[in-house]
Amino acid sequence: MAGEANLLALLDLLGVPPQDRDHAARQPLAIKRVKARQALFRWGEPMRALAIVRHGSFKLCHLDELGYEQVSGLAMRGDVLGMESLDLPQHDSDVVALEDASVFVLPRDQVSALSLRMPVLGQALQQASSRRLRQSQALVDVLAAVASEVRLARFLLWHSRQMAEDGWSDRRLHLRMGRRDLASLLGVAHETVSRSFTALSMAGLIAVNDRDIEILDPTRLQGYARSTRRPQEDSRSVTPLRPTATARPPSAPRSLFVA
Amino acid sequence: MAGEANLLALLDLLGVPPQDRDHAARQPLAIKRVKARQALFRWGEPMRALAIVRHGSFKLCHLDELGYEQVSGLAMRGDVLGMESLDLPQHDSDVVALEDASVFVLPRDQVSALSLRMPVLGQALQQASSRRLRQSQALVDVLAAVASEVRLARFLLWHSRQMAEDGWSDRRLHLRMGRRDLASLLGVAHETVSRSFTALSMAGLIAVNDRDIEILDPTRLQGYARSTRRPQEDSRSVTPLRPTATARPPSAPRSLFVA
DNA sequence: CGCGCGATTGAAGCGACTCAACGGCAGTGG
DNA sequence: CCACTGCCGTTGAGTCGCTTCAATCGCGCG
Repeated sequence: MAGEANLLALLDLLGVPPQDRDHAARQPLAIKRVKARQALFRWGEPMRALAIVRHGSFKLCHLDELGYEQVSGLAMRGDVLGMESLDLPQHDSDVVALEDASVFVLPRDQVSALSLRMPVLGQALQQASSRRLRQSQALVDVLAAVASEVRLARFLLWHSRQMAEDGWSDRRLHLRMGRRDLASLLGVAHETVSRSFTALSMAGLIAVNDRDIEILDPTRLQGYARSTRRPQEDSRSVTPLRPTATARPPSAPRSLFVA
Repeated sequence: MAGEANLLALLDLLGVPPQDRDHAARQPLAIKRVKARQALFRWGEPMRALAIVRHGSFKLCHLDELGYEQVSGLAMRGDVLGMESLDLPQHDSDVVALEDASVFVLPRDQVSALSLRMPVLGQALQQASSRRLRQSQALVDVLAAVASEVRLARFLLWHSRQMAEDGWSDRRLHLRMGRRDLASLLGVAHETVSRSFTALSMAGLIAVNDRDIEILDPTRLQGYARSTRRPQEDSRSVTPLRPTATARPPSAPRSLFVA
């Protein structure tokens, strides 16, 4: 359930250069493991600590009182969790693991003391906070797109960039969430997500195999994502999509991992 | 164009209790004034300083390269601007004044030094950062609503709470933005915003007079905002809206400031 | 006054939601 | 081993809401 490490490992995760590290970094630090579908934080729970994702991924969501949950964000390796509740007595949102995961635990009452003793930590946290803020605003951009296919395209590109920042391929993506969660995040019906996947796939922009996505044509996908609304199927215009009847898809939805 | 004050005034704005203030708070501090529709920050511009809103309000937006702007947030008194770019060389978004406004200017290279000399400042900034993060996630919730009228209802309630936090009335709102900006923020066409206003108004939930909004029935408006989709016009259910033909609206859209 | 801009309203087309059925896959128990 | 049962993802059909294009009105400003 729990493990132990020291601040050094955390600073490493947050990308603090080795030379900036204090000797104080030997300070012990708790590690918490969370199994898939388990909650790390729950809404209303007393806010006791920050958590920094070590491996695995999480979804942030708000419970639409009694019933549906609204996914409002994702968190991956290096992301800070609980930051949005740092100045509150209780957690403001649910944080649920999408897969088996582990986090560093930073008790809130130690945050300011540690930051004072070790300025680089405070700066790293501030940096992480900035990243989350940008991520959240990027999500607003995704959601603001009117057409569902454009939303999906923007999401995929955003996710692709996220992966690229962590040194992964920006072409092959593995979604950690099901269609329902994704639909909640994108603000559409889950059937619509499905249809949008096949539409982008039919257009040859991506290849889809369940939760494995490959971006086949980044350039056109970007052009497509830019459009405020669904692009016209004007053949001379950029980004032809939505074939009138016949286009260039290979007769069936492109799939990964098939001959 | 510019003015001068000291850190004391800033700490005051950020809600730091007087007893916690350092004598160092006499540190001089620049004030910048921005006229309506002017940009405080621009995308790509070198990131030089944070700004804290003293009075007036701002919109955050991203330029949908060449052409449309996507409004992705609002900022009011006490909000920190530029936080999302704190760890970047350049600004990540545009920040435009919705009305004549002024801000405290906190050069980025002084942020860490000042925070170190005066821990309460650092904490206050962290707190402000948390607030922005919550605000941004709340906006995601607003945008995730499927029906446009529900989006508008959620936005109005959210805005109402924001105003209440600042000690203003939570019933009478003055929107600082036009229908177009609001439409961009809500992710719908501006005509739809207009129609949603009249719909909520016809239902007796709010009264509308251009940018002045009065919330007439907070309880029913909240119930309405909760619904994932447009509530059924089921008369025994909560939140009757969308009159089949005849309902209870006073024959014309309710307006403020009329006999 | 005329001009432009913002807000509202109307009409028409299409896109997303809903309801529904189907196939695949995992876990379970006979 | 194999039916049985859910759950997930996909696809189809129909309704309704949102977008689009358009006209109108009111208002501030040169």
